[in-house]
Amino acid sequence: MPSLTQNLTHIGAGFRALSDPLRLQIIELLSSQELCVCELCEKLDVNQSKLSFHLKNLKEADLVYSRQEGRWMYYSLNLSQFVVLEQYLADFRHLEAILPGRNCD
Amino acid sequence: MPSLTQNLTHIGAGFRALSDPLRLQIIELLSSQELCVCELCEKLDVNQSKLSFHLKNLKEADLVYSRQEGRWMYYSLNLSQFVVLEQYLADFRHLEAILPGRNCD
DNA sequence: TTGATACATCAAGATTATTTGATGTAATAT
DNA sequence: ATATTACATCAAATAATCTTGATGTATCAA
Repeated sequence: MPSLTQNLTHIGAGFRALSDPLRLQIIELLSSQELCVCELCEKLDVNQSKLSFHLKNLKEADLVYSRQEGRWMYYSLNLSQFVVLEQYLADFRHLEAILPGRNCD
Repeated sequence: MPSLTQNLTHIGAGFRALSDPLRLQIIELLSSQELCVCELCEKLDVNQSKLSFHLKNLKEADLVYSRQEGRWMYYSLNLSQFVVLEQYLADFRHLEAILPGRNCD
């Protein structure tokens, strides 16, 4: 796979992870502090299996870190991956005014 | 629906639109100029119906504009919506260092 | 007015993502 | 050792998304 396409795939996976409302809620909560799964369960009123599914999803998109402490798993944001996605979008801002399309015949 | 949730829904819809590899390719092409559907078809080697589906998707997420000229539909980026999404991500960058989680019992 | 072109939309099927409830595993407490 | 807690994983069911080919609509050209 060419590396530009590979990049787009990784970028796309990041955006996909951010496309689910529950995952966005998880991220909003993690933006104030690291939390363990059971705390997220309570705060979001969602069952544990469902939460594990979505946390795995976020983790695979590199948007969160996890660390184990005893029997608790603590999740926190991986801000550097947020910067990667932000940068992708920011590059569009620097575009020249979109040129008018040439005639199509 | 509370407006914070409404916002998250709209943000999420934007990220979802950006999560598909073909749609990202469309966006990359539109970042150099406005294009009509048939030009996108050629450049991406994708059938027209499929392209219409994805363009509609991008349009519903406010990521592109479209304008008709004769029998051609020209699509171009709506950069202001890119800024909205960029800003959402940028806000995370300004977070204080994530606090260590309190013990969970 | 007939035909061709550019595009949208639709219905059916294929693929992927999500939810649920059950089970597995490791750490801790008793 | 046994039981409990915190979490991951699995399989089955459901739901959402995507693809394909066919059909519809508007515009333009002959």
